[in-house]
Amino acid sequence: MNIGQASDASGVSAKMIRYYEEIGLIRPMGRTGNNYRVYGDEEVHVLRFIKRARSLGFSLEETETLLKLWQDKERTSAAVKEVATSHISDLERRIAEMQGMVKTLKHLAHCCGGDNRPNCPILDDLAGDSSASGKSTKAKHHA
Amino acid sequence: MNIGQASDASGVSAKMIRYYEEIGLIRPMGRTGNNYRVYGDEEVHVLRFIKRARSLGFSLEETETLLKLWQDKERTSAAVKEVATSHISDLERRIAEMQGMVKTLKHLAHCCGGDNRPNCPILDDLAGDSSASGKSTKAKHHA
DNA sequence: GTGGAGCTTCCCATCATGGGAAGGTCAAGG
DNA sequence: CCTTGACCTTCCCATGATGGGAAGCTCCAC
Repeated sequence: MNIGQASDASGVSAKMIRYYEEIGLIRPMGRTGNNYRVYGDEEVHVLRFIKRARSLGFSLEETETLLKLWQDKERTSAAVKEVATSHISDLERRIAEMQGMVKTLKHLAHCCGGDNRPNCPILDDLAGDSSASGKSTKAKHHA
Repeated sequence: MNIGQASDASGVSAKMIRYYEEIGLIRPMGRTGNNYRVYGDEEVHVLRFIKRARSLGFSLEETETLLKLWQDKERTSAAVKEVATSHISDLERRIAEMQGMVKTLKHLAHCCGGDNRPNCPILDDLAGDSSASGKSTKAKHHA
C-alpha cells in the first residue's frame, strides 16, 4: 500500500502521515526500490487511532502517550484514564472561558441597536467606556 | 512615554505592541532621537481597546475591523453588531464541538476502571474497537 | 565612567495543517 | 517506444498570536 492508499484508508492526509513520521509519532516506514513508503493494515490501524484521538481533541503529544499505552500490554487503565480526565478538564476550562465571552458578547449585542446610528455599546465596552452597559443611544437621564 | 510604560499602562506586552505595529494594526509610532517609540494617552487607549477585544476572543483581523469602526464616526451600529454576532456564532460552534468531545470522553472515562488492569475502553474506542462501549474488565455475561 | 535597566532589530519556536515547486516513477494507451 | 497523467519524493513557506533570547545601542543614576 502506498501513502495515498493509506491516506484514503485512514482518513489522514499524506502530508500529515509524513509529518507524523518526521516527528516520531509513527515509525519510519519501509520503502520500496523506488523510495515509496509502504504501508500495511497495522499502520493504517495506527493512523486511524491517531485520527480518532485528534478528533477527540487530544494534542499530538497526548496522542503519542495514548499510542504508547495502547501498544504497552503492561499498561494500567488508570494511566489511560488520567490522560483522558486531564484532557477533559482542559476542554472544560476552555469551554468555560468561551462561554464567558459569549455571555458578555450577547449582553453587549443585546444592548446594541444594530441600526444606522453610530452609537454602539459594543464599541463603548471595548473602548473601556464604563458607562456603556446602560442605555446608550440617548436619554442618559430620561427623567 | 516609552514602550515599556505604554505596555504597563495598557497591559499589552512590548513585544506585542511592536508586532501590532508591524502588521499595521496600529500606526507606526513617532520616534525620539534615540530611535525609541513614543506613546501618548491616545495610543494607550487604542492598545487597551485591542486588549479588550482580544480578551473577548476576537481575532486580530476582527479587532482591526472593530478598531476601524470605532474610529469611523460614520459607522453604523449594525456593522459593529454584525462582527459581534458572527463572532458569537463562531464561539458557539467551537463550544458545541468541544462539548461533544467532552461528552464522549466522559462516557469513555466513566466506563474505564481506572485501575491496575490493562483493559481499557478508552483505548478500545480509539482503536476503533466497536465492542468498546459495554462492560470492559470482565463479566461480559455476569448472570 | 560604569553598571544596570530599557530600548532597538532580528531570528527562532510554538501547534497542526496545508500549499506548492521541482523532480523522480509508474502505468496505461497511442 | 514515447507521451500523458497520476502518484510519489523532498524542501520551503504560510498560518495566528505569542514568547524567548541574542546582539547592540541608549540612558540614567551613582
